[in-house]
Amino acid sequence: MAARAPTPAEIERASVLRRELAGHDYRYYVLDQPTVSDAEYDSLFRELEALEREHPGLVTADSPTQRVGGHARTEFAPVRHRVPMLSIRTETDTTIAGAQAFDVRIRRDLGLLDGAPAVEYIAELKFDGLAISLRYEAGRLAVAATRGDGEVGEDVTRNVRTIATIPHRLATRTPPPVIEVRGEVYMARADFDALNAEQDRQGEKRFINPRNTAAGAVRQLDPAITARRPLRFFAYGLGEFDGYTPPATQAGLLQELASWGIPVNEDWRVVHGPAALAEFYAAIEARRDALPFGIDGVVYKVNRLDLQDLLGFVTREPRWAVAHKFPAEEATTQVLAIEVQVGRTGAITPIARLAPVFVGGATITNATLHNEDEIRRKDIRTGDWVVVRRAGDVIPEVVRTVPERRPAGAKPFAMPARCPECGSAIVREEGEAVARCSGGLVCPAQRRQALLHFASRHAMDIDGLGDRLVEQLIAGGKVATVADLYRLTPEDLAALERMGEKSAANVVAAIGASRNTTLARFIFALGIRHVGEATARDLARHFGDLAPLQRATIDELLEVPDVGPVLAESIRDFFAEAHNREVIRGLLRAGVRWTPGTPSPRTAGALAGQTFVLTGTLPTLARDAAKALLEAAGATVAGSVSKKTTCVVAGADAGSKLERARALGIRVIDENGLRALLAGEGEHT
DNA sequence: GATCCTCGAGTTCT
DNA sequence: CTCGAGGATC
Repeated sequence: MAARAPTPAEIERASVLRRELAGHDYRYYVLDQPTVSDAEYDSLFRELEALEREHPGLVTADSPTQRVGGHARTEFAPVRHRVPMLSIRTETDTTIAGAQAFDVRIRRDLGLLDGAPAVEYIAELKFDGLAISLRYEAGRLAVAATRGDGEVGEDVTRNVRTIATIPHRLATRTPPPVIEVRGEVYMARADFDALNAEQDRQGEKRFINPRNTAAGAVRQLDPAITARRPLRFFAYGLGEFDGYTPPATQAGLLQELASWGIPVNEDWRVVHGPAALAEFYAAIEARRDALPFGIDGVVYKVNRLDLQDLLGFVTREPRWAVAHKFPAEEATTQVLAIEVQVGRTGAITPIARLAPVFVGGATITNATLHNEDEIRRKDIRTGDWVVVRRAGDVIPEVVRTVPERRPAGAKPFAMPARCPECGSAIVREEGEAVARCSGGLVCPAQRRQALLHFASRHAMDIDGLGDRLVEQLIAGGKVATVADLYRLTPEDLAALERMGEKSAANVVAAIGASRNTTLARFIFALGIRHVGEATARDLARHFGDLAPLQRATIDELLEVPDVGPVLAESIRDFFAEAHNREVIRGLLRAGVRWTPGTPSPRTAGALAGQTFVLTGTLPTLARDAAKALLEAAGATVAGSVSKKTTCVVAGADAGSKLERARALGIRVIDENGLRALLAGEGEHT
């Protein structure tokens, strides 16, 4: 980017464009009543894209420009959720103490004193399926949508209509004009087993697990296939509604939904206090395997809806609910070998190759062992039988070994002395946990990773330059440094395996397009040790252009916020290296460029030296936009309130930060106050 | 000097 | 997601 910070007008414009486009999306996709022509829509979209390209800091996760790619892959129409489909925060403690922790937070947030009566909660099951929103208009099922990213999901109405237990009409004489019912589509165990038995009979492949099968069935392009999958549904909440007054409690809501003919699981209970929640958790866990469907835990909610509103949200998670999961499923398997991988920085990571084992809904064959100390701590050896699970139900993890089953003569793991890729010495610095290959860019593994990093999405964003291609380019001697990329011709690429003329041309075009970049991306792409995305942005903003950064002394680097002695030295050493300077020259000669900006050390600007904290939701300014505005004025935006905070900007649903600010006597303003402040300060400068 | 928080880096499977 | 390291804070 332009290290030039966006002007307040640009920030404002981006925010307006996002809201407008989101509105058009909704009218087009959900209401089917677009109010602008396609051409008008396109022009707004392109304007936002251009602004975001110039100032990547303006890009928000929910920007309409970010949807493409994430959602365009399928053939389902996007559906914008008027009320976002949020996820529930997961309690990390999988013992019954997790219930206690939730209660403590709720009582604190509600400001209840020690002697106050127990809070009324509802405890429900957490179904292992696929979240769906069912929109009923005048009592008829109008739209069914997946969660997607929470803001925009996919229109799967035709498929969902084939699910027998979901009513097409609500069983009430007086249905609300609009009501969205949210719940989970799942497949019962018995139905899943029967389906697989049928697959066997037909000589077809078996399905892996009920959850993925349900998710896959809902997203079939042909509803006839969905209809043949035995799907079911349980409701647990509401999205948008209009012309409807919900009951006073979640329990009342579940009863009302059930009375309308919507399936609601009956294993919920209204309880008081944390001990009863823990009791529910233990009781359900004991019955878990006997339930006719899969669950991965239970959910606790504050029962009264008015208290839910009072508690509000932290970022995108409701503060009045928590998912309390059961401990992850574990399985036992054998370590076939312990190998090592070489990362971009030369970090040597030991990996356990495992006999394939099915656990937590997937077959695990590899698991990272992190580093030497970790292996020693757990005493894992080749040939050992180990207990594995998927941490957070995703990343495979070796929990412990089964010592009784250790084969005779199993030897402890020894870190190899030489890098398996380049033969250079492997060294481990005093006090560091990781061992590193000392080969630097001599090491083909490090060169590959450096190239992949350079091309990655948040760096130069070169589409199509994946690991297969990079490997071939390096092995074939076509590319030694990142600067060589810009010399590649379509013919060079078309000569490689699995590379047609068309894709070769695409990759060359993508490389060419990456020439126009931003300073922050460029700095990040260089792959300086300890300099990630955030630090690269700080450096770009502080120095404005590459030249001053390249000649910066340690002392000058230390002036950059969040840069300490270690980073300063790493950055200076990088630019002192002749080879690195040569690569940078090569990149500049190849035409890589960006718009230089004005150096803006934090010491400049009207609000310089002041620390702001944002809390709650502002009426019209997105959080990132407010942050960008403040930073453009020279202020620091911090995440939490402390004595050093100058001022807190509070919006709707502000929480503990606001309380703390009041306790410390710190000035609190709202969005209007912020605008006045920025406008007022602007005149002085 | 201890502690909290953020950032960086590495990783799995579908 | 998770760990470790570095920076900032108390």
